[in-house]
Amino acid sequence: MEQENARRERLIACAKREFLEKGFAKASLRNISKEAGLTTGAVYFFCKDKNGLFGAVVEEPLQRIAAAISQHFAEDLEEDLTQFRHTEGDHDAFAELMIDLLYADRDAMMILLQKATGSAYEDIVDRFIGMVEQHGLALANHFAAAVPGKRVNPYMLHWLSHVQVNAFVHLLTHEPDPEAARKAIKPVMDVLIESWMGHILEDDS
Amino acid sequence: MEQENARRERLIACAKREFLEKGFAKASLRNISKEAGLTTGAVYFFCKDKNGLFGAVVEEPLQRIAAAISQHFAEDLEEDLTQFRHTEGDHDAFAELMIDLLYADRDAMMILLQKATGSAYEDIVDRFIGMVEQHGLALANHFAAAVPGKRVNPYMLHWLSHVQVNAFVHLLTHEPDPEAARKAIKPVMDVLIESWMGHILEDDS
Amino acid sequence: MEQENARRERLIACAKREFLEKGFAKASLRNISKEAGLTTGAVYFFCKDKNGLFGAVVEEPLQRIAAAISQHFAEDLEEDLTQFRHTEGDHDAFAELMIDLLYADRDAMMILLQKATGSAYEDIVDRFIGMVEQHGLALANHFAAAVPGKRVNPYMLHWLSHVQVNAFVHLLTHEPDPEAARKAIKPVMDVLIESWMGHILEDDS
Amino acid sequence: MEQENARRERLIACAKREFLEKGFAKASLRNISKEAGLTTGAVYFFCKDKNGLFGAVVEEPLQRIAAAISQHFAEDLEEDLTQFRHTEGDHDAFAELMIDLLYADRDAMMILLQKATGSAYEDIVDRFIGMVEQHGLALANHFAAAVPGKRVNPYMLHWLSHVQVNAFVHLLTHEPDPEAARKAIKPVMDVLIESWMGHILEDDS
DNA sequence: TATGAATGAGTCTTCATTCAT
DNA sequence: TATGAATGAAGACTCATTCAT
Repeated sequence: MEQENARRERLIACAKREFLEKGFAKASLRNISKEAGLTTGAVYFFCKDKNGLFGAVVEEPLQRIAAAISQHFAEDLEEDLTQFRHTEGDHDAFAELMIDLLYADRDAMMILLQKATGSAYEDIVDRFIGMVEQHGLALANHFAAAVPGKRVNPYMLHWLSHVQVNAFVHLLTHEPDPEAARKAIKPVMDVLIESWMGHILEDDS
Repeated sequence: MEQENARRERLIACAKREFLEKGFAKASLRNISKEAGLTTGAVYFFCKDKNGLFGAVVEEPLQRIAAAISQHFAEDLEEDLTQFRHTEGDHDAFAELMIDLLYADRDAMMILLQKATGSAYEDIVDRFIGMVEQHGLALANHFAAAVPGKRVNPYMLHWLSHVQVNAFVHLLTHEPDPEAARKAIKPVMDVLIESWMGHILEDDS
Repeated sequence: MEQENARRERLIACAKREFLEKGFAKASLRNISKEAGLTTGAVYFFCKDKNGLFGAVVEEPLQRIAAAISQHFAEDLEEDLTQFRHTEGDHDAFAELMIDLLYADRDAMMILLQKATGSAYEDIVDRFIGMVEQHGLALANHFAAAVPGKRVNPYMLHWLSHVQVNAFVHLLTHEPDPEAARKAIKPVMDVLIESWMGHILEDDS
Repeated sequence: MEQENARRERLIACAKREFLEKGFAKASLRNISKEAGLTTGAVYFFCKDKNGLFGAVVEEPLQRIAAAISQHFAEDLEEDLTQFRHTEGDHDAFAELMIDLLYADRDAMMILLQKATGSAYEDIVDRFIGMVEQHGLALANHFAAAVPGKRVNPYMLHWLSHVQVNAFVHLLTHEPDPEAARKAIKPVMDVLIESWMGHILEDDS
């Protein structure tokens, strides 16, 4: 007799492998269940459907990281708007937290961020970018108010938000070792901050 | 009787629409041929197969842009290694050239860069990044040789190449108007150059 | 701890809803048990199988109505064959009895008469028609014996039996209110009797 | 080499057999194509989908009969409203026309009228009833206007329309021989007309 | 008494591709 | 030069049913 849930976990583990290898759209439920030693129907006992199976792989790590981001943005905004000064350390600490969360289940994260095309999560990166952009806009407006003759450059806000989010995706994808990732992220953060401080505003036409 | 090639061109035009809308993987040859008023078999007469049809849509613009990049890199390297001085104008001129080429057939370019998953071109962006990285490495080595106590940071080289290429993809995708694109690219280039100059090297061990 | 039978009754109530909505064939045991807060297996504990569950919903009202019909036919035949005279009131009283029985559990009746396709009861309407036809034949033979130059028209017997039974099915389906049904059935009965009396016999060829 | 269209026709013939035997919902495309010596995919070359295949079986006979009904109703209304007199012969002629059309492709008709549950045609009988009811209402209103103290009984209109349509369905189903059907329909029509004339009106409140 | 995990055969449908004509 | 008929394998998904516990 098997351990409780052993089969379910085997199924999800196999799903993870298949999604990682082929992406959501090309992954085959037939394959996944066969690998797990189950029938196709079993998938539908454990999950609602293909999307549900995908969710079973990525939902939990996603929740953790989304919560961390929300919280950080809330705190960051409060601090920043009152003191208008964030220390470098803040960003580094946040970056390390992100890396911890991303690498806690690296496969799931890579699936979520890179292999979700066709699934209900296919726009997850854009949603993150949206969050970053919204937060960045608040910051940038505050910033602009203090610098006469300047205003927010909306395209740069857009693009830099995009670059920020993808900086983490790129790191996750290209650096398997979390230690190395923690090292590599530092100069990346420097670039991100410098670029933002230096170019988020443009001359008032 | 129809013009020679008239059918072929209609087929390719319809393929472009379908690929743009659904991406390579989800595009249906049935749909495409029906739209073009032809039969499925016709695709296999005019092109080799689905990938061949995709190629017929993107190959020519791709060649033009690849050639431009190669040439630019060749010239840039020569200049740079001899004079160690590139004027700002150089980069802006190149960026404008890129934009002209990208927007000359924007749909095809978007297909190539964003809708190629599943096709023989699915790693085209990575191939561009590879070219940029290789060129960047030559430059960076030269640079490092002139700055004692510093060496090339390989991860930054990687990532910055990635960011450079994707800066153009992002612009192409988010800015439909080529005039606006030409304006928007300037501060982007500034960020790219500053970041590269400021962070491509790291402290020697 | 639940009341004995409480679960069983909840299960049957949910089955009734599902059968009414989707019919036997398209009803899903999964749905039904989920609605009832039970597992699929429970169905097989309480009932034999899908057909058994269907039976649990319809069997009792069916028995009541079948018994009433049998009894009525037995009495009717006896009276008729001896007296050759039934008063109009007889038919009306029977029709009202039918309506009472049909509307006593209207949902179950509608399921039985209209949603049984695929189940063991799918020919229930035909079985009723058979009973009516058999009874009608006895009556008609008796009638024919008294009218020289005439004989029973078998097709009319067939069809009128069909119409009689379906008159009740139609009423049940189209008139939710039992009071209104009791009113509406009167002219229907008149048509039925007139048609039968006027056309059940044909000229002896 | 096969005759042109031979395969298509074989497919449709097999579909007809399967639909007649099992009804739309339970018919299996696998079975049908296997019987026809084709693959499942072939169905989708010839037709859009399962409903399309069903349509290929029933659409043409349906069109013919629907057209005949429309035309008859148009003519009948015109005559009737001006002369208020339809001769018996009219109805018999129409009934015979109906029988000719119904028996011209009896299997297709039976499928359409009795085996369409689950298909796009599942309410075809109700649509016919609706047409008859609408036409009957015009007639009955005209009738009521000429008879003081009477008004149309809407439930009887409803039910008699239902009976009229199903009289043909019943005949089609129970009488395989068209000659016999032509004979059997006469007293049925008499019943229908008598019942309508005698009971379509009720006492004014 | 009732569960819940699992089956396995089935459903319709889609698709790129082929090839005789 | 181009067609159009047909393939065959795969796709996701549903379902009534079973059985050890």
